[in-house]
Amino acid sequence: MFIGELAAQSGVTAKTIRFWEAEGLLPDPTRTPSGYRNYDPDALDRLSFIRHAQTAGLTLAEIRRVLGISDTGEPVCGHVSDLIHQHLADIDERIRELNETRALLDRLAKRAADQDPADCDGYCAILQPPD
Amino acid sequence: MFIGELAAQSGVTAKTIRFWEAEGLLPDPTRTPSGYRNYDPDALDRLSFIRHAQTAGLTLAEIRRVLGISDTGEPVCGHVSDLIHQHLADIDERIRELNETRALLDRLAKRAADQDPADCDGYCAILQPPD
DNA sequence: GTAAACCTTCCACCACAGTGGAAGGTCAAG
DNA sequence: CTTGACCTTCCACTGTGGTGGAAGGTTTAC
Repeated sequence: MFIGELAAQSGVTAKTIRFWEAEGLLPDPTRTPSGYRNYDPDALDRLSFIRHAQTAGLTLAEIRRVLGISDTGEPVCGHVSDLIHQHLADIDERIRELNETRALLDRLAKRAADQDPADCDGYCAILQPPD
Repeated sequence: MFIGELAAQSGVTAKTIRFWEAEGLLPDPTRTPSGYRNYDPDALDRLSFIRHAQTAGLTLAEIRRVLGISDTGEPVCGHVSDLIHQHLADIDERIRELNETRALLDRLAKRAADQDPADCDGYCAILQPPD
């Protein structure tokens, strides 16, 4: 099948398929004599895998590594498991940071509620550093 | 004072000061006859305000708007307060999304723990969509 | 008088994951 | 035989907040 049909069946745009190929996530497909990319249905599985891996928070670089290993025939479960645990740690860290920022904003919001705009001269006092 | 001293006293690099100026967050400073930027100490307050606003999660575009209003002499507390509440809502949304992703990763990690690598042929089953 | 440290502008580049569009080739239907 | 849908490559651009470096001018200290 050509790239347009693959795009339609997979839900990934043709642009993105070419982009992933250029990024090394997809093998060079066979071509028709006129140069059209010609995929076999297995390509759908690979696109699906990439989308799921993205949903799990893996970057394209990580997915490229995993696929590179997978393509040698080596099992990648251990590697994937490591990446998942790494991403869990990253997410926990980001959640922690966001909660900190949230607490700061909450203090600022409370201060804003108490603020008389008449006192707001120079640079707005709401945003001055919390004591 | 010249840009290097302002950078040293504020903790904002000279590069960044020039960048903020180009982005319209800082007024064009006076210049020495040879073209050097010459700041007066008030500039420190403005840099400090920008840093605090960034910490509160405001983008440079938002800070530019706030400063633009502030520079007309109009009080900006109401505006700043609106932005803070908007950012609180954004952060809550991002935390919610991260928690969702975290739950997904957690399911994947549990599945990975149960997975026999011997069964890991084709595209790794860990990342297949949750049922 | 010269070397070091400072300043200037300008252009390019980083991550990240694509998207938009131009210029041109190919294929099937009518 | 032409029209329209599809395909190709290539280059630029998106947003965000800067950073790196080149080429050259200025100031200060010795």
